[in-house]
Amino acid sequence: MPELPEVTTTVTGLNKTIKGLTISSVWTDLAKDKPIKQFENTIKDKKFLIKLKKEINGQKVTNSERKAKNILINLSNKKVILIHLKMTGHLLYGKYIYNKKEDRWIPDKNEKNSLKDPYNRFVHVVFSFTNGKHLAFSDSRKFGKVTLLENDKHFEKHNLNNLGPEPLDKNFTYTKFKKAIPRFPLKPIKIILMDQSIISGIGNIYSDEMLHMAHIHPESNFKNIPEKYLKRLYSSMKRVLKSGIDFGGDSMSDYRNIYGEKGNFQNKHNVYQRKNQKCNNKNCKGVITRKTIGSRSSHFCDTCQELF
DNA sequence: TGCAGTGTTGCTTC
DNA sequence: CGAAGCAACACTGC
Repeated sequence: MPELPEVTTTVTGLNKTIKGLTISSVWTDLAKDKPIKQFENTIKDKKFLIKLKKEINGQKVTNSERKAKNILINLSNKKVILIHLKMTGHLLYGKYIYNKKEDRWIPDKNEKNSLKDPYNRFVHVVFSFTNGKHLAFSDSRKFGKVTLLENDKHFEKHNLNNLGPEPLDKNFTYTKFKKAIPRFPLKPIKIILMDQSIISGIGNIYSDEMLHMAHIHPESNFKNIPEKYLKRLYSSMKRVLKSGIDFGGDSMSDYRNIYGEKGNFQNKHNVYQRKNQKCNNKNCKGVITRKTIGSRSSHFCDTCQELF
């Protein structure tokens, strides 16, 4: 479930593992001669793959960072590998061995790392380093994006210039939070929270959880939400996201950190995927409802989350 | 067995 | 311009 806390966890892992390493090559089984338009100039494009190899082979990783749900791996030649995990992507660090016959990478049995990770069978991109280790990108649904940023145009193209403020940034005050929203006063608050151009990094799980903590119904209109509740939403947003990071991300579905390990936030859910279960809010006797809002599944307590 | 449901985003259509 | 809906893909679980 790569949302802000999961991507943060992965990036922290990258800075502990591949920082300072030199890239020796990159492999993929996704590159096509004629990719659909959306995937041109990404790793799903054979022409791009040739160029990518030229640009990154021999380069050193200086560091990695997160922007919204994007992973940016900065290289010594000032170019940047951009990775988006989308629904089911993982980055796994370890030692892999190439099986030429099957044209796929398999974890080295002698390494303790991600051997038990069931997602190893979905490895579609492998970066090799000169120290003999690898960074594997596994992605069962193949929605993920791997590409290269070379100039401002590329930042624009991959939507990195159109991102809202980072919710955990110390400069993101309550005043700024309030100001960021009113462009779309009639949209349900849940949809607003997940809009990357308004606030960065929030997705389906954490938006459900923060609205529950703030006692706000996900279909509430922003302009009708009283100040008191909006303030509560602001602090719930920070609390829930920080908690997600503290618990190492959410592995209710298939998120794994860079060592192939699960996070624990799925055990802290109060609403997400808790349909028909009892509400955990103090003094509330309600039951969790599931409803599709803006074509996303939404979970909330009808009893204690107020609709404004 | 079959089909509904799944974290994200970007493109097309209206 | 914005909103809505679906496509990209493949698996899990009921």
